[in-house]
Amino acid sequence: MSRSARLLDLVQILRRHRRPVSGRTLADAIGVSIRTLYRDIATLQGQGAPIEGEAGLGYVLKPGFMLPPLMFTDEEIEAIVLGSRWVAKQPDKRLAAAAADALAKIAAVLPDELRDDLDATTLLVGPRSENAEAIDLGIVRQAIRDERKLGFLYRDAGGAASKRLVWPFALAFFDKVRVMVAWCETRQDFRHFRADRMSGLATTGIRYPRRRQAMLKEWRAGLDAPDRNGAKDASG
Amino acid sequence: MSRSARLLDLVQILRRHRRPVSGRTLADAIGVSIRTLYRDIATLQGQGAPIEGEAGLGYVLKPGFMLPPLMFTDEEIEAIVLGSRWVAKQPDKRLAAAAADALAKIAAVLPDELRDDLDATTLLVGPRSENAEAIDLGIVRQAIRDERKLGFLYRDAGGAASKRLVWPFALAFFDKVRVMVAWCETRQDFRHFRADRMSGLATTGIRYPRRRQAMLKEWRAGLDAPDRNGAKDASG
DNA sequence: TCGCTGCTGCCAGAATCTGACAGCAGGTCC
DNA sequence: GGACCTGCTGTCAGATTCTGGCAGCAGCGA
Repeated sequence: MSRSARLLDLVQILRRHRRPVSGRTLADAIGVSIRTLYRDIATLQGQGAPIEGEAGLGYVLKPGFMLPPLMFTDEEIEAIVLGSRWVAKQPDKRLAAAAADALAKIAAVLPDELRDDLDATTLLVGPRSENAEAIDLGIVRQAIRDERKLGFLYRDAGGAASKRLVWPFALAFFDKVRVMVAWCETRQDFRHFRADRMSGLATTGIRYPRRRQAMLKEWRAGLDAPDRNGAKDASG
Repeated sequence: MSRSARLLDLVQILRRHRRPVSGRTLADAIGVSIRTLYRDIATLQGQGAPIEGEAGLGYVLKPGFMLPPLMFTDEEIEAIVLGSRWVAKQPDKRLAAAAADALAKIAAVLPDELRDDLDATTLLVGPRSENAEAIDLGIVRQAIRDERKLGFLYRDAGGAASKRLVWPFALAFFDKVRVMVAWCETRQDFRHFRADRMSGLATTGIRYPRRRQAMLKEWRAGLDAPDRNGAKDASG
């Protein structure tokens, strides 16, 4: 196995563990000595991987994605830059910042000439006109990532308010509004919720009992089937 | 110099040349023997770099970006995926395809677990409702990249049509429309053109005499200055 | 205090990379 | 056709890098 492949493997193994893992364990897993493992960890850290080691405990990898060397065509990089610029203009500030960070991260590792090309990518995104929602969508995204139940107050199209406890699994971005898709515990059905009609968002910390991938798949199947209605806007 | 850094350098040098470069030249440039150069080229090709070698001529790199190993946080990868999904829904088919390709390329090099996470990134983009423009925006983007003059027929808000020859340097994406920003040769001023009002697009193949970066900068300065009007919609 | 762990320096052996040479194939130019 | 340039592959010895084992220091918790 080549060294670069081994490094990717190492990240992968670290990623599987939430608790700290000892260097000894990691070294056994990838089949090298403990000494080489320390060198590999140092190399990965040098490449920007957020690996933290603590004496007496072990190593933890902050959640993240490791990409190997990659080649993009001009149009592909244009697409990525344009897309990230669009995200960078979203009202969801944390996500917008992440998009900007990602672009900066890519630019940082590029040679000067390529960086200039990136800056000069002349695809622009117009300003957004609609009002931002009152809630922090970052909380919704976090709840989706962690598969946690979410409580909030919802005001439907008619103006009637209701308290909700849901299992969120997707967030859809439309031109004007953002919509959370979730399984509603009270109604026992899929519902979608416009972000600008939600308030009093509260993460419960309680893990919901299904996988978000499975729920997404089921919801999509419901959308395709002609005899079903899929998710309804949460008025009922 | 480490081998990986050398490979990045090699791509960079190849990128500077539009004409084929001989292996001998490249080998001298990065300070290795011709034999090692062949090995490096093979390695790069193995990593997906579109380098083409022809006997009697030399090497050419198709336009593209090489990224070294890179680490992204969860939110950063969410932002990139969401952005690319948005681009993938643009009416500009070539750009949309490029966005899809870029995502596929990223997914292809990831270990299974990470790929699943990527697929399951539950940020969705809603469908686009507005009508697509009649022209192929890919031609506009190509003209911008190559800094070539562009001819077309423009129908302004009042319905009056006029023939135009412009120096395009930017393309702006709004919710409903896409707008090309260019220097208009006839009016001798910056103008912007709604893509849905353009027709009969024709690349001239003639390079315009300024750099697109410089024009973009000047145009932006015009937008900021309160006493100037920046680009006007091309009615005059 | 002890045990566990991260981390670094050192050094010899293993693995890889590199350069030189030879040879073949495909193109251009005369 | 012939001379020449170039890409590409095989082989092999020497240079370089990587690796594993050992020793030692430091931080943390019991």
